[in-house]
Amino acid sequence: MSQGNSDVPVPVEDQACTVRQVLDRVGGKWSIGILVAASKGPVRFTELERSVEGISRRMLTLTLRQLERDGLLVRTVYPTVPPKVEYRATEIALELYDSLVTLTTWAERHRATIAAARESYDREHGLTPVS
Amino acid sequence: MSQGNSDVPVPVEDQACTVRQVLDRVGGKWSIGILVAASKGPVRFTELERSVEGISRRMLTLTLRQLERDGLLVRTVYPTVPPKVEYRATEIALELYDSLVTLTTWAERHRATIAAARESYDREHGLTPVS
DNA sequence: CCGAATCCGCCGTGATACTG
DNA sequence: CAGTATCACGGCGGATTCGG
Repeated sequence: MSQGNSDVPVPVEDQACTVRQVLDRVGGKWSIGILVAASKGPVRFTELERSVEGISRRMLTLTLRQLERDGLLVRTVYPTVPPKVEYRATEIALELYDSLVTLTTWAERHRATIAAARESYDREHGLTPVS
Repeated sequence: MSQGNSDVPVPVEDQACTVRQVLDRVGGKWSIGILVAASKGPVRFTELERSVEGISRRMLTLTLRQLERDGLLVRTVYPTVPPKVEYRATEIALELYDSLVTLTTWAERHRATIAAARESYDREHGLTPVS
């Protein structure tokens, strides 16, 4: 009722923008890692802190909030004595993760190619050595 | 010949990292737009400047260099009187764009859902109104 | 026409410490 | 256990200007 614009598909020229929307959403440094961890079932805050290696408490909280806001994660609080909070991936998050696999596949396929391209490029334009 | 490590697939636990590699590569604010424009055939610098709306010369050059370095774009210089440079998407870039369509589809499907989730979230945690 | 160089503001990110 | 608050830093990205 509130929105009825789901029938105005974006023209091809603006697909880039649409992709950017997604990238802006999951493009955070930690979003993917959290999504992956949460996709395997409900997970607690501290578990994530350990699971997603290298993340700080601050960024964990921030990313969690963002993902929750976008409806990619569900936050469940158990008002027990030691507070317990569980995060669970939603349906669309699982679908997203599924989509991400396509990108992973691409990266896998061309990993070596890209690495070679970089080396090649760096050799040529490799910053006139010394000076 | 120089590389033979394409047979060391990344374990599932590190897929997130792999995805991040891709995201870091095409996650730039303008990469997608440029890639989209270049996918339709060779394009000149000035054309891109107009085509990719809102981009500055600096970022166009920077992004172009990065994409060229990763072997996603090919730069061709025509030493004519008014310098002419053309950029062309490579095979893997086209494949990547193809992969990106998957994400686009996801975004399209859940655009409304996510928007609703945000509104809902903002209403609840929407900063205790007034006070 | 194509691009490099410089200056600068913004914000994502990390470290640390405090609360319920 | 599960956050929140504050400070500081680094790099991305924009505007502008100069060079080939």
